[in-house]
Amino acid sequence: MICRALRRAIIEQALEPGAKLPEDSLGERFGVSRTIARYALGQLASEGLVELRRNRIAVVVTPSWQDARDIFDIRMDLERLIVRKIAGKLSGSQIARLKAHVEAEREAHDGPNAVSIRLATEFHIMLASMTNSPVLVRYVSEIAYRCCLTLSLFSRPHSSECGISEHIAIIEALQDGDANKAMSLMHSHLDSVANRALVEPTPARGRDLLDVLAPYAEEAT
Amino acid sequence: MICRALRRAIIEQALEPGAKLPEDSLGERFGVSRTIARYALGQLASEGLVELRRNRIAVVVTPSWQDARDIFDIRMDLERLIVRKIAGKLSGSQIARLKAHVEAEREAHDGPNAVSIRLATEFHIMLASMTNSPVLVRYVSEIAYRCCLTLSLFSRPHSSECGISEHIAIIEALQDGDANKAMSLMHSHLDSVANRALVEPTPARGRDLLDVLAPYAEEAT
DNA sequence: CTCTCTTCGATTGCATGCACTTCGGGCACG
DNA sequence: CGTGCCCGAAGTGCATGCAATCGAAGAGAG
Repeated sequence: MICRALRRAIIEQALEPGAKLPEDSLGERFGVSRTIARYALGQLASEGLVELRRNRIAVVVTPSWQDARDIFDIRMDLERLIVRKIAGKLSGSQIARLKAHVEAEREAHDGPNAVSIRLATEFHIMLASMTNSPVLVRYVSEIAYRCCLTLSLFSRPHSSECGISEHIAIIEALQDGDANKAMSLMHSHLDSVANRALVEPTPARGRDLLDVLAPYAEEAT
Repeated sequence: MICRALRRAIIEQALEPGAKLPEDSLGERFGVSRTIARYALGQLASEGLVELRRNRIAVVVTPSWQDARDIFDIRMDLERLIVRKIAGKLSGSQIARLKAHVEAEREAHDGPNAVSIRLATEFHIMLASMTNSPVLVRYVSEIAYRCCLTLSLFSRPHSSECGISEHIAIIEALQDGDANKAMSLMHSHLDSVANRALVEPTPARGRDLLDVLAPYAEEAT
């Protein structure tokens, strides 16, 4: 499925924010017609990963700092809801799957940064899927993916060590059924990620002219 | 835009859950080609309002009772987040717009039930839009629209009087900047709507064979 | 040398065509 | 009367064609 492939390419930064996505190039690359490529772009657009401008080439979105704050805010809330829902209700095999995933994260720790970010993200999606709430899964996936984009835009190289140990702590709290502890752990986990990432409203010097002028352009619409 | 028109038709129950939506009929009705109709169906599907089955006619979704609970749960959380964000931060004109909307709700109170449900829903979306968070707006819109569907499926004729007074109380709490009070008001407001609506997991006798067997059918996929 | 205008290639928006799949009615048969 | 089968009609999945639109390069003027 071309949609999934594209999504992953965006998440892993193979396609950087701002990258152009012409329909026929995509179609040719994936061996399908423009129709399919166009449909995939529509999907990705509705997930907030690509920007569709009328009569112009679609591009990978470039999240603004403001967007990033918004998204992290909502993410906090949703993920707290998730841990509250599943604390103490996970089966043994579910716990095992979570632990296995964290193990994979540890193994990928020395690999490429984009992969470790993707794995960390997938941990959260895995938690969401254990609520058996399709809507929750969709929203958290979407938001988490967009956080990926943001992280790789604003943050310095991701030091994922602490993230991994925090994931383990969360699993333990969930296993013990301590919802409050799990919620506060999740909260501080996301908070630390956000604070590490969203250090400044963009350095503002040395950036692309386009980026610098973006806020002014908005106002002149 | 055909997408908006369709959405509204679904919300207002002009198209009941389960109604078939063939691409060419839609296209013909709206004076566009299948391509456009198909695109609209895709959008609506990604919003969870229509169900797209491969090689088969698209239909308006029929939310299950379990779905309904899920959605209400998430809605509670999101709307609490919203009132927390905007409590005490609304401008005079924003307050005025909210009050005007409630007034419109009151006027429509004697009209068709579907319209008053739609207006009540739009009140919540209006609140969301005042957070200036596009993601929040999208999610709450989506969830609220799906709640519309659910309400008209499960609830007996909506007695909207109490809903209106609760909306007013929420506006006042927001105006006073009392975030906690607004959050608890919103919570109990949604809770009462949910409890009034989601009375039973479906009466289970006298229902359509189809509905009764739905849970079993899921499992057999 | 720089700025502006114009023109042409590149790309999207949308409609249509064709092959494949599903649905539903009629018919034979138990 | 109920059951299974078959075939035409209807509908979707996808590719392609054509017109409209955008943007970048090149020509021309200052």
